[in-house]
Amino acid sequence: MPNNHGGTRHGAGRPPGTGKYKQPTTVVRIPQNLLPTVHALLKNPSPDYGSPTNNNHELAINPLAYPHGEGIASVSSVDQSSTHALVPLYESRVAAGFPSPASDYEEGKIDLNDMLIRHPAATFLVRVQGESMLGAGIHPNDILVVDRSLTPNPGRIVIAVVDGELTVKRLLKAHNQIILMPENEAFQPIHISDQQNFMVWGVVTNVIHSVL
Amino acid sequence: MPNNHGGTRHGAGRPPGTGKYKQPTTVVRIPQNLLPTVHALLKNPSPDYGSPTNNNHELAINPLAYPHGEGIASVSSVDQSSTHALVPLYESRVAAGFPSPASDYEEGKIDLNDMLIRHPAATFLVRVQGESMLGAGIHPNDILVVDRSLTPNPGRIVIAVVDGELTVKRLLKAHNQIILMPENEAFQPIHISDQQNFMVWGVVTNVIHSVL
DNA sequence: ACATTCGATTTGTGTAACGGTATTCAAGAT
DNA sequence: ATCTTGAATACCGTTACACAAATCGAATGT
Repeated sequence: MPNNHGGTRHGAGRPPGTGKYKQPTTVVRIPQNLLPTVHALLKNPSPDYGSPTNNNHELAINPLAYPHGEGIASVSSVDQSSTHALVPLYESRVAAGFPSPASDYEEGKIDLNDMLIRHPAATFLVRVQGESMLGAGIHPNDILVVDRSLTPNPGRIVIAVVDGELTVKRLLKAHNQIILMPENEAFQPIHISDQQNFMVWGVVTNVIHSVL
Repeated sequence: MPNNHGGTRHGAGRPPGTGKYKQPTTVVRIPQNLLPTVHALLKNPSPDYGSPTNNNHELAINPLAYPHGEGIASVSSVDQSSTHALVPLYESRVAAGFPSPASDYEEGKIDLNDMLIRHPAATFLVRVQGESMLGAGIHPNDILVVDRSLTPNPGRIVIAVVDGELTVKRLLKAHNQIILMPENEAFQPIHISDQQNFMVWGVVTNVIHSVL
């Protein structure tokens, strides 16, 4: 029912830049095959891969309530919730010539999550700091894919907890003694004594090294 | 000037699927900051479409119609269709204590696909064979994440096509000459001459090394 | 007989515009 | 002081438009 409310108000109206994207937008025509990609981009318009912004004293929450020791910068678990387009694998054939029709493309499409993660609930990502494992090709800032459901056999690279601290080393056993072996001569092997609290937290399965 | 030409012709008209993208398209509103990316995607067609014309320096329609050269075992593109559990990232902080309720886990969960793939339609996986890039930490059977939408700046590790063969090397330029540099003394640098067909197929962004 | 022209038709692309929603303002009402 | 509400402005997702591209074949030209 009309009343005496309303009337012109100077300055009323939606201020610019208060929309969903907080910036101007443009309409673009997108082919169907790129729609998933574009929608993924729209969901995360400024992709920030890896850890979220971390303030000085901000405590991120994590499955892992241990202080980090040698080699460990951070631990994360994996998110495989996003969905994207499939693209094919083309297996190696020298002088292969042109491949078969599109059906061949269906074969061998690889999901990095599927490739690298066997047990999602048990898999975590650990960011490397320090150079204790350079000899194993593990550099500072690399990401380690760690599977906690695997048996930590000797010879494996593991994330271990020693006296409450995390470390990444190769697990060795000699004369019934556990040794956490670095692969950099600048670091000392850690001989685990009976008085120490020790556990293997997980087994490293893959190393992801950025070359950009 | 009107004449007697014309008249209804059965079957006349543009056939469906003969447009620029050869598939249905949809209009999407894009924020300004994503426009360059989206336009790059539109310029870099996915394997399922693109220029059928194939001349000396242009990539064939499928991601890889080339025999594999030095260092390349296979090429695949990425499947991000699967969905999995989210798990959080924990940035390094000593004496963290036990984490908060599960809702806090939402923050910082990492999707490996999202971490490693900025442009899904432009990203492929290449399996390494040979040891030409050992010095860069790239071992046989490693998986390379290759982004074709990135500018192949000198210094980058790239997948290149040389005379119809793929190879992985570091891209260098000296005195206006392109050099594909291996990082293993057992291999020779490839100096690209004017007579050779050469293109950079993509830029390596990450190396995935299995340690199992 | 063969080649070219051109009106009619159908589909595709890039952009304009629409409809509904979100946000803001401040006079009026409580 | 706080809430209501009409007017105003911007934003988003989608539809519509204008023009381009591709096709057909009867009419026309050579």
